[in-house]
Formats: sequence, structure tokens, C-alpha cells
Amino acid sequence: MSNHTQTWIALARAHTHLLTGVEAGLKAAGLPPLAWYDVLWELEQSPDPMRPKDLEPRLLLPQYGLSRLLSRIEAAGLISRQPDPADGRGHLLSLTPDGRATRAAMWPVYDAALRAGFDGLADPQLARLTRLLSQIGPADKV
Amino acid sequence: MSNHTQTWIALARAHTHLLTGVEAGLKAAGLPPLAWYDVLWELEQSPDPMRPKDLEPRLLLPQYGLSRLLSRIEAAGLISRQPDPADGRGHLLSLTPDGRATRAAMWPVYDAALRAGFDGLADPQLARLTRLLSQIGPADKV
DNA sequence: CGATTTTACATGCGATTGCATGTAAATGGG
DNA sequence: CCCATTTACATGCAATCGCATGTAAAATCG
Repeated sequence: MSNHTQTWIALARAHTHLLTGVEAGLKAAGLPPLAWYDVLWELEQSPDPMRPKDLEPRLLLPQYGLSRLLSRIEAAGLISRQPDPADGRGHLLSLTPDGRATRAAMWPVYDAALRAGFDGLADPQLARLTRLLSQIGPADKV
Repeated sequence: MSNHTQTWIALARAHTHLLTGVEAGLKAAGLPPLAWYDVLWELEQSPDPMRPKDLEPRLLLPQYGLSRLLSRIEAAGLISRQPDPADGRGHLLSLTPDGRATRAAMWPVYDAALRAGFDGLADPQLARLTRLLSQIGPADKV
């Protein structure tokens, strides 16, 4: 088995392990799934209102997936969608107070699950891992 | 942002990038999705016939997910399910010739997509990555 | 041995996803 | 300015997933 394959398998296993832990933690706490966090976080971070199109490349979701994810989050009252005055096709997204509160409530659960999942890796190892992983995929303009 | 979080984000991105590439490659070649490969491979590797229960921990799938995955693969004629003579609850899984051929056809596509996805990482880096990733998750009795 | 519990696997049902396509607004060419 | 094209987002439909539950056959226990 080639090196690529071994690395891929290890990566997939690690990913599943961490993801399962996080989702289980959030569910146990009665909080929304992880995907919601990413949306809420991006909106909270951004200095000016974002449109779905801006969110899409950052979340690595297909367009239709994001569209429906936003619908669900909106239905839960955590974000609002308003028409973009500057572009009739677009929508401007904004956090509601509930959305802000929910993101804040999710964070400690999320963080704890990650720490538990990374059990056994010390800080310098995590740093090395991050550097290696960052070389995979398209280079990232932040 | 803590180290854990940065590592997790890098890991999730790398995973999505690689997985997307592999699935796209398989689909473009008219082949089944990646999950099928893992099943076919395990069955081909195992010296004696496996049961779903044996497969489950190796594939990291929930029980019902595996049950239905096997149903689909069976419906496509790539595996067969027979009652286990030694345990009336269990089924024995075996590859059909078509299953063996399909796995063989999938492999070069799978491998090529992985190589493309890991673009930029040299062998020693891949090896270091594998070692680090292997420390995540439950220790593995192979 | 009979009753209870556990194990192995399947399945109904609602929620989510992928794919293709639809709709409406902007953009570009002549 | 008009028409064709592109962009931004939504949606119908079938496939798949998660969850809870069902079924049947071991295994356990008194």
C-alpha cells in the first residue's frame, strides 16, 4: 500500500473520530449540528454583512447545500436573510441575538469535544500536524 | 483560537478536499462511490468470510448504515449474503466475480485521485503526517 | 429447562443530500 | 436598447442518512 493511501486512511479515521465526538457532544447538549456553528461564526466574524456567495467558498459546501442550510438556520431564528439593495439577486445575511447566543453556547461544547478527540497529542505535535495538513488543498487566501 | 481548533479546521479541510476529489474521480469513471470500495476491499483481504458485525468496526459505520450499504452493493451484484450456518442471526458476506473486478477497476482511479489531492507533499512528509494522525482516535488492533 | 437479556441484523419514517433544473436579476455584445 | 449569457440563489425529486424500533436467534441465569 502506498504512502498516500496510508495517510488517507489515517486522515479519514481521525476525521470521523473527531467529527463524531463533536456532533455527539452538541446533540447531548441540545445544540444544533456543527455545520450551523461555521455559518454563525463566519457571520459573527465578518465586519460587513455577508452574502451566501461569500460564505460558500469558506464553508466548502455546494451551493444548494448552503442554500438549504441557511433556510434551516433562518427557520430556527438564528439568522435573517434580507434582500441586498445593491444586487437584486443576492441576500444579506445577519445574525440575530439568538444566533449570537447560540454560537456562544456551542463553543465550549465544541472545544471540549475537540480537546477530548485530540487526546494524546501535545501542543507541538498539534502544531506540526496543522502545518502538514495546511499544505493539502488549494492555497488559502484568508 | 486554540491549537486544537486550528488543527481541526485544517484536518476537516484536507479531508473534504481529498474526499471530493476521490468521489468526483470515481463518478467520472462511472464507478461506485468510495464507501463501496472499502467493503469490497475488506472482503477481498479477509482470509475467511466476514460478517457485517466484523466489518462494522473496521469501516466506522453505524450498524444501520452498513446494513443498507450492503443491501445496495448486493443489489448491484457485487457481493452475496448467505445465512451463517454457525449462527442463525448472522450473514456471511462474499465477493462475486463482478465485485472483485469492480474493486480492481476502482483502485487506479482512487489512487490517482489521492495522489492528486496530496499534491505538494513529499514522501517523508506523508510519513510524518501518517504517524501524527494515527495517534488520534482509539488505538487500533489490526 | 423456561424466562430474560443480549446480540445481529433489518426497516419505517422523517430529515438531509445530490443532481438537475428553475427563476430572477445583472452583465455583455452588437 | 435588445438579446444572449452569466450570476445568485431556490427547489422538485430521488437517494441516502439518523434515529428509533422490530425481529429473530443466541447467550445467560435461576
